[in-house]
Amino acid sequence: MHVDMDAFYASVAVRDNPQFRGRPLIVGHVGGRGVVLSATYEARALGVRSAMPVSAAQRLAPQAIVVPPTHDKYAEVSSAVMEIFHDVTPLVEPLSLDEAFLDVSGAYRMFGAPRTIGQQIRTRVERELGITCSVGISINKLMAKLASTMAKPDGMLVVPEQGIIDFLHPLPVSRLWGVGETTAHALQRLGIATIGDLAHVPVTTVQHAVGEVQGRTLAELAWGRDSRPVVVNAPEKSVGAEITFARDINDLEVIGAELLRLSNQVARRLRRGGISARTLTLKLRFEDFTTITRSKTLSDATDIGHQIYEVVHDLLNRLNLQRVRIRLVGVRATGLLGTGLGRPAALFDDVYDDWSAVERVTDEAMERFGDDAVMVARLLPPEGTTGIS
DNA sequence: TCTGGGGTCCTGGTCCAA
DNA sequence: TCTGTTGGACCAGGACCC
Repeated sequence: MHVDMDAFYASVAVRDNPQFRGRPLIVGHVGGRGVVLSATYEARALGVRSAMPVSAAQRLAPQAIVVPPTHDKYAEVSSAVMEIFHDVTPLVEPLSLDEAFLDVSGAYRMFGAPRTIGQQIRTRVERELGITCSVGISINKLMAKLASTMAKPDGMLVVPEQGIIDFLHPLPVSRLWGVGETTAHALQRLGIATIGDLAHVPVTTVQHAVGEVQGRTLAELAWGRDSRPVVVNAPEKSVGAEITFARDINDLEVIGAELLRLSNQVARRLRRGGISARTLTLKLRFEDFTTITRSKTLSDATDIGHQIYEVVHDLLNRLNLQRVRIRLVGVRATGLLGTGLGRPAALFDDVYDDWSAVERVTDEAMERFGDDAVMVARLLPPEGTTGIS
C-alpha cells in the first residue's frame, strides 16, 4: 500500500487558514529565488506546478495566495500521519514527510482486506488531521505508487494482479519510477512513448540507450515486476546543507562565512544522529547554473563542524576562483559511520579535541536556550541589527 | 521564465595494490 | 624483474525523487 497526502504543504496551510479554502494557494518564498513547494488543486488548475519558480507561478495565477513554508508544522503533522500508519502495521517505509509504503500483507486477520485498511487510514487522516490523502494498493511498490497517483486527489485505487498489464501499458513511460525528462527523451528516440512500448523492446536496446542497470530495471518495471521490499528504518547515507544566495556573490569572505555556518549545521545534525562522516563534499553553483562538486575522504570520520569547515574551505581555496560569481554553496557529509563504528578524529587528533568539546557544549546550550543562544562570532549579523553588542 | 533544498543511485575516470 | 589484468577506493558529474 502506498499512502500519499494530497498537496501536503498547501493542504496544511488551508487547514490552518480556513478563509483560504477553495482559493488558489501556493507555498513558497515570495520575492526571492524560491520555487513552488506545493500548490492547491485550484492553483494547479491554473498551470502552477511544484518546482516552478514562484515568480512564474504568480504570472500564471496572479490571484493566488502565496504563503511561506512552515516546516515545523509539517514535521508535526507528518509524525501524526506516521503514527496512524503504525497503528496498522510496523512495516512502514516513509519516503518523505508526506508519503509512505506500508506492507499490509500481514494485517488481514487484524484489520481486514487491504481496501478496508486503506479506507480506515483515509478516514482517520481526514478526521484527526484535517487533510486528505490518496491510497494505492497492489502487489508491489511500483504498482501501489502508480495507483495512488492515479487515485489523486482524495481517492483510493486497487490494482489486482490480473489487472496490472491493462493498467500499466497504456501509461506514458515517464510515469515509471526513475524516468525523468532526460531518460524519457532517450527512450523517445527509440520510438518508446508508453510503458507498453518499453515492455516490447529488447532489454539490450533499452540498456544501450539508458545504461545497463537502469535499462534492466526499466525492463522489469515495464511488466509490473518490482521485488523491492518495504524497508523499515533504512539508515541515512548522507547529511547535507546548502544555500542559494539572494544575489550571486563573489566575495570569498562571505562565501567562507556561509561555509562555516553550513559546516556547523551539518556537524550538529551528525552529532544529533550519533554518526560521523569520512567524506566531505563542497558544492558550488555558478551564476550560469553550472554546478561542480569537490570532495575529500578523511582517514578518520568526524562530526566536528570546525574540521568540516577546514576541509571544505581548503577544497574551495584549491579551486583558485577569481572574481567568479557564485549562486549556491553546499556542504555534504557521506561515508557515514554509527557511533562506536568510526574512529572520531577528536579521540586521535589533539588539534580537534577542544573544538569537539566546545561544539558539544554549544549543542547543550542550544538545546536548552534555543538555536540562537550560542553562535560563532564570525556569523553574527552586523552590529545594530540584533540588539547584541 | 529562470530555475530550492533535502536526498539516492549510477556511471565513468583515475590511481593503486595484488 | 617486468608486464598485463583486475578489482577496490576515491572522485566528479549527472539523473532522478519528493
